Formats: sequence, C-alpha cells, structure tokens
Amino acid sequence: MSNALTTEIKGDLDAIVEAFLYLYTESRRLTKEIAARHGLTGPQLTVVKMLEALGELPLSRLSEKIRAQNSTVTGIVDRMEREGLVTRVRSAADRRVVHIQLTAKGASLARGVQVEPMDIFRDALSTLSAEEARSLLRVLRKVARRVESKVEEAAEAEAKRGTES
Amino acid sequence: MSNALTTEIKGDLDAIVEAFLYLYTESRRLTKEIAARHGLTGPQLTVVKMLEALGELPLSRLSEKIRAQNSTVTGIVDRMEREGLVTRVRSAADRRVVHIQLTAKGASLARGVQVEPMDIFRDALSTLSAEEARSLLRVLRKVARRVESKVEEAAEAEAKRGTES
DNA sequence: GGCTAAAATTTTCTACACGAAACATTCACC
DNA sequence: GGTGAATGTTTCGTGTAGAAAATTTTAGCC
Repeated sequence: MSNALTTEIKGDLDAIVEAFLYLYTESRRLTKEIAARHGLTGPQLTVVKMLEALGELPLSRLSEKIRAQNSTVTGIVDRMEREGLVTRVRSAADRRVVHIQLTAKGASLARGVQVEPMDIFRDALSTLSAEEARSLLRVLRKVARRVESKVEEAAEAEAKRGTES
Repeated sequence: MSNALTTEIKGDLDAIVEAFLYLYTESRRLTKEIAARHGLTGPQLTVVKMLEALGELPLSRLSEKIRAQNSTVTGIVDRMEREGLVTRVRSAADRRVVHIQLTAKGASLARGVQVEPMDIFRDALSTLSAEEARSLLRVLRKVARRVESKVEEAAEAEAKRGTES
C-alpha cells in the first residue's frame, strides 16, 4: 500500500478532488455573479430559469429539481413573491398542492438573462470531444454508483443500530 | 446544431452535470451525517480536523484553508468556543491576530473521528483503475482550464466596463 | 354516507452557514 | 505622529436543513 505506484494514484485522486471542488465552487460563484447583475440571488436565478423551461410547478417538484428541501424553497419563493417575480396558486385538483408560476415580470426577467445556471460549466464541457464526454460520463457514473452503495451501507448500519437499542 | 449527433452529446453533457451535482451534494450530506454522529456540524468537523493536522492557526489562516470569509469563520468559532472545543488566544507578537487552538476536549474529539471531510468521495474514486483516474483527471483539468479562461474573459470585460464609465 | 386513520403537501420554527459592508484595533512605514 | 494596510468582529440579508404543526386528501371500515 506504499509503493511508488499507489502513491502516484493517491496523488491523482487528491488532484481530482481538488479539480472537482474548484469546478463546483467556481460554477456557483459565476452563477451568483450573473444573477446579481439582474438583481437576483443564485438560487433565485435557478428557480426563474427552471420555471421558464418547465412552466408552473408544484413546490415539491421545484424542490426536487434544485435539490433542496421544501422548507428551503418556501423561503426562496417567499422572497421572490415579495419581489413580484412569482405567484403561488392553489391547485384546484388537489388543494394540498401549491403551484409556483412566473409573473409577467418574472418571465420577462427570465428572457433577459441569457446564461442559464451551470452554462459556463456546460460550455466548458462542450469543448470535450464526444469520446471524452462519454468516457467522463462513464467514470462519473461509476463513482456515483460507488457513493450510492456507501449511502445504502450507512443506512443499513443506522437501521441495525436502531434495532439494537 | 440540431442533428442527431449533437443532440446526443448534449444529452451526455446534461447527464454529466447531473452526476456531478449528485456527487457533490451527496458527499456533503454524508460528511454532515458523520459530523452529526459526534455532535458536530459539517464545517465544525472540517475545522477540528484542520486544527488537529496543523496545530493552532490565526483565524484568517483558517478562513483561507476552508475557503470561507473571516465573518463566516468568526461565527463558526464562536459556536465551537461556546461548546468548549476551541479557545481564542491573542497573539503576543501581533495583537491584531487571534490564534484558534483546540482544547483538550476538542483534540480528543478529533482523535475519535476517523473520517475526514470528502473522504467518502475520495474513497469512491479509489475504485477507479489507474487508467481511469488518469483519464478523469486529464478531462477535469481540461474543463477547469476552460472555466478559468472564461473567468478571465469576464474579469476583462468587467474592467473594460469600468474604464468606459 | 360518514367516520377515522394514515398519507401527502406545505408552512413554521429554530439553528447554523455564508458573504458583503461597515467598523475598531493594531501594526508598519514614513 | 499620521497614514494606510492588515486583522478580526458586528450587522444584515439570504440560504440551508430538520422537526413539528397545519391542512387537505385518500383509504378503510362500519
């Protein structure tokens, strides 16, 4: 476990983690900067663009899309509603559900912002060849599967601790 | 720009972005969960591990290390001090400087937590073959370079706008 | 049909994290 | 001794999540 080869691989892994973190934080920073240019926060821009692309959405659907909890999105929508960017509409079909929809003001703002969130990242990715993209996707999926199984292991360990007590 | 091939590549790119976000959010969530098991928050675990590895640090040094603003770290250290995990010590040499150091309680806690932040991600990466790791690193670096140049372009455009006004 | 229990959806409440800007203190330099 | 930079804190608005509460729907049962 401590010969030259494994040391080299370990260095590669650290470099991958570093590159990964760099890409993530930088993409977030850029999104935020673009949003600020239009008087929005990062998450607000994400929401505006999501609604522009998909039309009105139940709050919980929106939460899933932006990978946040309902309680988080409630706050974001509160502030956007205060600014007149979106409105809440009770669903007639299922009155538990609240649809979030863009106002005219929100929609026009959405049209005005050219760059979608993550577009810089996507744009950088588009410089990859088809082979490179495919290979990257394959490797990321492999890593994702591995993380996923880790998550399941942890959940099982958790459940086991539960039965013991 | 709308034939079958480019459409397919576009789908790959979306999938890459999605996998990327999944990996990041999941790694953060797991770190947070491990921290919670020891009565800490995610950032607090990061700080504890950092201080264990490097010894006492000025607050601004700590801020750099964990990629956060001084104002953010002030709050984190406040809460950790309240819990008796760290102490603030004014530097005798430069009285502007506040050294953050682990207490006995903080140090013993640090020893008790095996997993460092991002270890889950690193662990998942370690299932890659040497070739895969090298290829992933190469592609990520290519993307990172591309993002970097985008950032510089934006900075120049910003500067130009500045001189015009 | 009407009642009750369970499930689904959203909001409220509480605590922490985060950054920008304004501020006080201290240092370094002239 | 005055000026400007460095260091840390405070304040304010936002984002983030989890737990509990509120509201409505759904299913099962008589």
